[in-house]
Amino acid sequence: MSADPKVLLNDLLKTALKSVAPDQLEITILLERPKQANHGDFATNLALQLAKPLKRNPRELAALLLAELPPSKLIEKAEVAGAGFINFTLAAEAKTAVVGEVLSKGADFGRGDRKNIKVLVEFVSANPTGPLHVGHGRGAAYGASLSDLLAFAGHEVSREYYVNDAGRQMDILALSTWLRYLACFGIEITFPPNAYQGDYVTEMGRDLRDAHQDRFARVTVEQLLAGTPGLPPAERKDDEAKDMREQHLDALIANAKRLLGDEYGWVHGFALNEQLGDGRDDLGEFGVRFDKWFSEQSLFDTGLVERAVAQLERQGHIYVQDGAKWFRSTAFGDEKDRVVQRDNGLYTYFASDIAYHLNKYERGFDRIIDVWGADHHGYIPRVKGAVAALGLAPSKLEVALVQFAVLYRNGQKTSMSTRSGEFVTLRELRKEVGNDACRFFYVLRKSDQHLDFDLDLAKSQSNENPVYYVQYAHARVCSVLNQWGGEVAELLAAELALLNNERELALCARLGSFPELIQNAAADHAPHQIAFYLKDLAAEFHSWYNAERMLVEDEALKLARLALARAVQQVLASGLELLGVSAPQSM
RNA sequence: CUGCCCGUAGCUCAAUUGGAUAGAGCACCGGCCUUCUAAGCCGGGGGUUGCAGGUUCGAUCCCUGCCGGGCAGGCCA
Repeated sequence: MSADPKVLLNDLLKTALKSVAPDQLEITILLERPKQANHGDFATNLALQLAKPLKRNPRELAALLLAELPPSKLIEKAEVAGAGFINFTLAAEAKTAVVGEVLSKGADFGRGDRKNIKVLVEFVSANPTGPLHVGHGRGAAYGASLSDLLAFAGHEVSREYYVNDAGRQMDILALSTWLRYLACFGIEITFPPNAYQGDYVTEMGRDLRDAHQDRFARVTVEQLLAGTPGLPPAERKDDEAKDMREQHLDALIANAKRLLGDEYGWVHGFALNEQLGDGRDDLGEFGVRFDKWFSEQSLFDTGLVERAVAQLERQGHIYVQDGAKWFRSTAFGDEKDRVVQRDNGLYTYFASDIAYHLNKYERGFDRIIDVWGADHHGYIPRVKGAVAALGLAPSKLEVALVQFAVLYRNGQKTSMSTRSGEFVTLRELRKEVGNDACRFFYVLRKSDQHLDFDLDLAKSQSNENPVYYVQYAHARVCSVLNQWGGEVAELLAAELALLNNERELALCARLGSFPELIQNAAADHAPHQIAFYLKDLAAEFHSWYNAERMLVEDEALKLARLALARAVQQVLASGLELLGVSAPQSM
């Protein structure tokens, strides 16, 4: 007989089903935990589901099922209720058994069986062109928790960051850095308004000078500006002026490449490594780690981009128009066809992304999860289309969209543009509200919901942040166990039957649902469910803590209650771990 | 104009994937510290789930049409 009451009930119902409706055995028996206490510990709508195919009254069917249900000592009561639900009330020993299970399994309680499923989770993947901002922070917190959650649920998980080290944005960063560097030597032109403005670029310019002195400074202002169209007046916002600024920037980049020659790679690499290292440190402090940093440039270096496009071409999914190569994504449900290779011969970002996904599939993952900002939603059909066109299974690819986090300061939105230099960085946010509160706050709502991050509130009311509520429950258990001073192993022998009041049984039921929570949250890609579970568990613990004493005279009762407290502590710690939040011993 | 996402208590959000009387936290009101941590507990008010239809035993959830908000619609990434 299984220790899990859910498995037991499922078996019993199946037996009853065999005699009541022998031809309906394929039906999945749904067992849920009712919201209302007077509906028992578990409920099933099996009779309601059977009503239609059997064309019979659901309440009658429920009564029949009950009559055929094999007896069990672990069921105290089973009754028909409402429209035809069957409600089960478990015997006390069936409810409290979970405490022993938690104590014996420890940190493994709730861990799913190994499923032999390889999952790749790619997240953050921000351009390494500046500090991570609060929007990236949300993707980082979500992706990290999702990864840990999937792993805990029994999947084999790889965490990956896609480094966009090959595109124009990186060239702009390299140019921006170089211009700041040159300014250190008095070689100064008007800094382009569409280059990277942030102070970190000025700092990189200085660092580059400190590391290499005047090695990259043998140019004149005239050489820099040669052949550039010049900048329109700052007040002009029209499209033509914008175009001119972009052309000016591209001309400057071209000049930089020509003037620096092979040295350009040094400057480019310097800026890339500075920003990548900064992001890695930032995320590391945030408790977010990756198994692999995947370079976009490597896709070109290994010829995979070419191979991917060639394969599409061979299978007739590519045509040439206006000198460019187009992927016929409309054949796969996209709104319009997309360019993969420009008329100037350069591949688009989309082309390297196709190659990247081909690579992901070739590495043999069973499931591939891309965590993207919600502004990329229009991008999904073309990527899935490309995957299908390559003969790969689009169903293996899932895209989790994370809505932006909008930061409020003094009741007003703050800009998060990297270009403007006015963004609030993830690092600043972490410093202000702390890593724990940050991680918890980020996953406290569904990922597809907008997140209003009120900085003033987070600062001024940080003591009321829900994360402390959960951590406090953990610290309280630690404190009680310390005062008791006994060996935790002793608690395995506790007489759990002594846990019999309403609050204690409610806590047991909550603990018992932890494994289901893990499976559901993992299947839904919804780490926020863990945060809500922890809040509920903490609330029930605090309530119990205030109503009953644990360190009582009666030795047996004391051990039983401490065993329950210890089990709560374990599950709180396991849940917090999944969210990347610390479980403090004292507060 | 077209496509995707979202509309739930004054505010920020949940709701066991279609279940029974829609729940928490802030905020507001009233109680509880000589006893294991008051970053806590107990009690109270607060809702036509944007609007109108449809599907069925049953809808916050699924379908259609409106209303309102966000985001996309580059040979940018």
